[in-house]
Amino acid sequence: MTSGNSAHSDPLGFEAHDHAGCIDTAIAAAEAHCAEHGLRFTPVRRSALEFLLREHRAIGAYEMLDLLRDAGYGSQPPVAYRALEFLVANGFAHKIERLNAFIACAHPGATHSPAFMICRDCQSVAEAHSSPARGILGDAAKATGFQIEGTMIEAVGLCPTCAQKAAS
Amino acid sequence: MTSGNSAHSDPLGFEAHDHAGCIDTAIAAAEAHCAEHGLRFTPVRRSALEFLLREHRAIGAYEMLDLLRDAGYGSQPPVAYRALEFLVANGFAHKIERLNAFIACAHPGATHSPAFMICRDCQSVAEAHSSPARGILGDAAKATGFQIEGTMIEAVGLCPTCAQKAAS
DNA sequence: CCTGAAATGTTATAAAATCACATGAGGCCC
DNA sequence: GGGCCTCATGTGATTTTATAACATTTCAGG
Repeated sequence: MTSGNSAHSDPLGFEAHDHAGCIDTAIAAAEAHCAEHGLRFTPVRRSALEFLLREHRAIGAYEMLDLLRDAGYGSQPPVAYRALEFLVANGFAHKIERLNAFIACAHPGATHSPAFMICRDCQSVAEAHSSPARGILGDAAKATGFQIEGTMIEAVGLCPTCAQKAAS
Repeated sequence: MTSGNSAHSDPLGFEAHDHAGCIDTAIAAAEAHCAEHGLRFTPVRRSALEFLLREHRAIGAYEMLDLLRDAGYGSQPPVAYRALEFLVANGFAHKIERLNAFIACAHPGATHSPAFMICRDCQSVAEAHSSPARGILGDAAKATGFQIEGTMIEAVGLCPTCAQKAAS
């Protein structure tokens, strides 16, 4: 399902972007963050983040496992899940619940209440900034006494490319 | 995981509510909606919705399968998944991606861009109305040309009850 | 060095979801 | 009512996603 969709030539975030520089930048940012917070940015973790950045799309845990295994790391599921868990926990990546997949954070450093737009046709994912997000539920939360720790927002629909395809 | 959490005595939506009436009302509303739209509100589907309403909490597909089997329906996963798929497709229930579980819609009839608050401790779920939800991503969507068809919002945190427990 | 905490590797298994195919029930036109 | 088509159901098998449990290694700090 999330899976084998490799007939997917146009990864995108729906907009142009500097793909060459962004990987190095993101890795450097992650490295700095880890150094600063006493976290261990180990080889598997770094590799996992590199793969996410390079693919620039949502990757399933088992797809990541394949990549990591081919790169010489362990070959069992926990290898991938642990690396991804670390990346997510520290804001370097996000889990797209809808796809059971993971994607590199597009706004490293920014405070997170990430929002995603997911194409139901080609599965591409774009990340949008969204602080007002909290506001929406904030009122409801305040009213009921619920303490929000994190909010996930996922919109499903058609990306520009697929919308055009569908129209024709 | 989502699983066997039956040590869960306080289902709630974080607030008082008329549990006796709401089930019948919701079932009747679903029935009416189906009649109006030429949908078949078959026994399994009705039973599934009744179980969701009665439990008044998020139920995993396999837990639902147990309930349906005990009620005399088929015993294989598709039985539960198909009934739940129907309920979700028609707005009678929602899927909580974070929990891989399903919950009856708390605002039947209302146009949906549902938002949920999920307690990380007791897994209880409350549904909040939220139309402005669309607005947040609406801007980003317009900017990139993404056509939003549906948005889901899930906040994780502590419900009032668990927050109090944690404080002590 | 030694030591304790965190990270890794691996085996095994659990949980969630879908595929494929046969059968059955309803709506509908004539 | 009979025929026909569509949708719904039942079931077996399998795939995909995720954790549990435990031995081993790595590494920072005393």
